[in-house]
Amino acid sequence: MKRATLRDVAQAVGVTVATVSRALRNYPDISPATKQAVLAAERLRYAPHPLAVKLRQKSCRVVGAVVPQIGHPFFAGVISGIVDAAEARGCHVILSQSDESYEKEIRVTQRLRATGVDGLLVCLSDQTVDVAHLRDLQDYDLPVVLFGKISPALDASTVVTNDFQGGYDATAHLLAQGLTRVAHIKGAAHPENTRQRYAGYRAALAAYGLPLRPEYVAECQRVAPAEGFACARQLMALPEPPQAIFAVTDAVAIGALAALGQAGLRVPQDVALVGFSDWAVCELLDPALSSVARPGYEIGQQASELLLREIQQLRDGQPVVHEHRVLAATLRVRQSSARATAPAS
Amino acid sequence: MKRATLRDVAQAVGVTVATVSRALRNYPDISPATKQAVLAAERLRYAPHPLAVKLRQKSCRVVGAVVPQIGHPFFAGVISGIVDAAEARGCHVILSQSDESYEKEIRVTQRLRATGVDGLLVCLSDQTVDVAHLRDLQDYDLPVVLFGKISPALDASTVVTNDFQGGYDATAHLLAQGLTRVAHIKGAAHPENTRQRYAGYRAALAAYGLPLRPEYVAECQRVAPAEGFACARQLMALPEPPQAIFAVTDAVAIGALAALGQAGLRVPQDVALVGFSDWAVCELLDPALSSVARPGYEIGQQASELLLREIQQLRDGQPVVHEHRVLAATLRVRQSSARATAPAS
DNA sequence: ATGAAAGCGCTAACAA
DNA sequence: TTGTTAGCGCTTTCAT
Repeated sequence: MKRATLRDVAQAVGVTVATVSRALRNYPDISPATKQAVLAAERLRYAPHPLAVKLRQKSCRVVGAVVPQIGHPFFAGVISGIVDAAEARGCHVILSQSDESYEKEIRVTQRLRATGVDGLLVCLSDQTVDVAHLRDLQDYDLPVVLFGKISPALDASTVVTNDFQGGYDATAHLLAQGLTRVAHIKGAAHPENTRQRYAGYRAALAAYGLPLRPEYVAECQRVAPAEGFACARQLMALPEPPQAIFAVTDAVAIGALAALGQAGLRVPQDVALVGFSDWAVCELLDPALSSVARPGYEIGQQASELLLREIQQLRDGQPVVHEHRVLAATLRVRQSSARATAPAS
Repeated sequence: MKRATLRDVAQAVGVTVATVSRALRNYPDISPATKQAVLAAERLRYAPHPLAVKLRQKSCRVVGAVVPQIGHPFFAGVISGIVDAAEARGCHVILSQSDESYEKEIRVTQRLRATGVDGLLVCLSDQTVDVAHLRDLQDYDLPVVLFGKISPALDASTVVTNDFQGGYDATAHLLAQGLTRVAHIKGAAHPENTRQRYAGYRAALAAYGLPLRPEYVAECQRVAPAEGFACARQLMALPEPPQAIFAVTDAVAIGALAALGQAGLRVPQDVALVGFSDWAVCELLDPALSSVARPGYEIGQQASELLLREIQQLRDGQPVVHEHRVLAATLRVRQSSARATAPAS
């Protein structure tokens, strides 16, 4: 069925398009009579043409969002937050993924600009170092907000998890139970967040007056169960094995859990265990896995809000203020790290 | 920095906008000289205004996608497929979620129409029965493609998983190992897909010449681990307990796994177990859980392709052909259902 | 090979 | 209170 335009309605009512437009947008100076007439005609088959309106207003009320992987559970949560916050303010979200590829990140950001968005939300790919492609967007007067994985090289608002505090809390929780031999399975050096978790681990040890024992720090390159398995086995083979393990990731913790089980060690009685990310499976495992939850949904929400605020500021000709938010990670204590009795050191 | 328009370039080069437009779009009749001049000026600061182009072409190369929950792992996979397929054909995807609410589904579909999309991909909410809101979209010449949860009440293309075949394969796999006492933990009656899995179970029994034993069919209302736990316990308390269980969902299977473990039963030696959905955790569990994988990514891809094809057909004035695709589910056999030896019945 | 002009559908300043 | 007019930035006949 063919859609009606303003002109169709105008002809039907016997006025000009301007009048119809005004009637529809509730302008003050409009006679009740014509308003009635317009409304009557309008209900039949009229809807404003979105593109025409947007061209006129020079704003499309759409933002672009780029994540490394849409399917990753963390990003799925972030996207949910982005969409909810954007829709709450009358905007829509176009979604793209970079597949953790620098080249694709460049491609999709360019294409988002070309398709017409009012701003972009970007989580940098692991490969990304140079951010010239994002600076290019800013040159086009498109605000960019970074979240998750960010870069100090870009002058933009950012929203991230407090991985340091998460690592600190996880470790301190173990130490607070009187355990002194607490090990850490850390991730590779590169992604900043795993480094922060390790830093939090060290800070907690220091806060409890304990030295960092290098043999208690195992490292895995890929944060996968197989590597967690190997690291845990290695740790438990030490002459003085740890009483607890803080793993950089749930995947790693799950691998460690398997290794401990195979070694005939009980969790948490023999070894307490804490993971990171709080995957949905944590509470389904046996024993349920303690973990540090990353506020994915909130990160998405706040990034969305910051971006929309900047877009508004740009439209209003106000100065655009950047903001850097660091959201708390939340330790969720479950069976795997909750000892019935806190043994003496 | 202010963006350049066609007119800016035209003035700089000393020609009209029409010429610039033609030069940029590689029209045949254009002198090499002016083309050079235009290209030189263009590289400085010109990018076509997306909204102006779209208004002119009367097509925005954007589709809307509505899922019940963005954060759900199955939909995250679907979305990934939708986005990849759309981008492969030069389109973008605006994402929305209905939160499994009929009212919100109506709201977001209306808003997607109002914001301007060329078509919609929709997975109906569990609450949705009436599809007038989608028919309304079709009345606006917007093609709609349904995926995942569909409705026969709407005349539209559909893409779904073959849950029946998945249920059949899971059950047959257990029966093929010589087990005869195979139980099923089914879901509530409403969602069509859980009913199909149950139907597949019954068909497999029949194919192996076995009767349906009602006491071997347990039912849970919500597909959650706690209910799986209870159902498994109930099944194993039978005078003649089953040798295998096919659970309607991984969550249910995980609960069952816990129940079997607590009862001191070994999996798969005492009881074999198969779930459905193939969550990422399946291979992390101990024993690794066999499960039937739903082709989420492919569903998204194909739905996207069908929609874009219909949009194209509509533009070309060709008749729009609807298509109904049923994608195979894939049984992934892991430890939990792989007996070393197939015992006699 | 290029220019002039119409128009996509809408909004808004200015007139009347 | 309503009509007139002038765009938004682009594409595409139709002339030249």
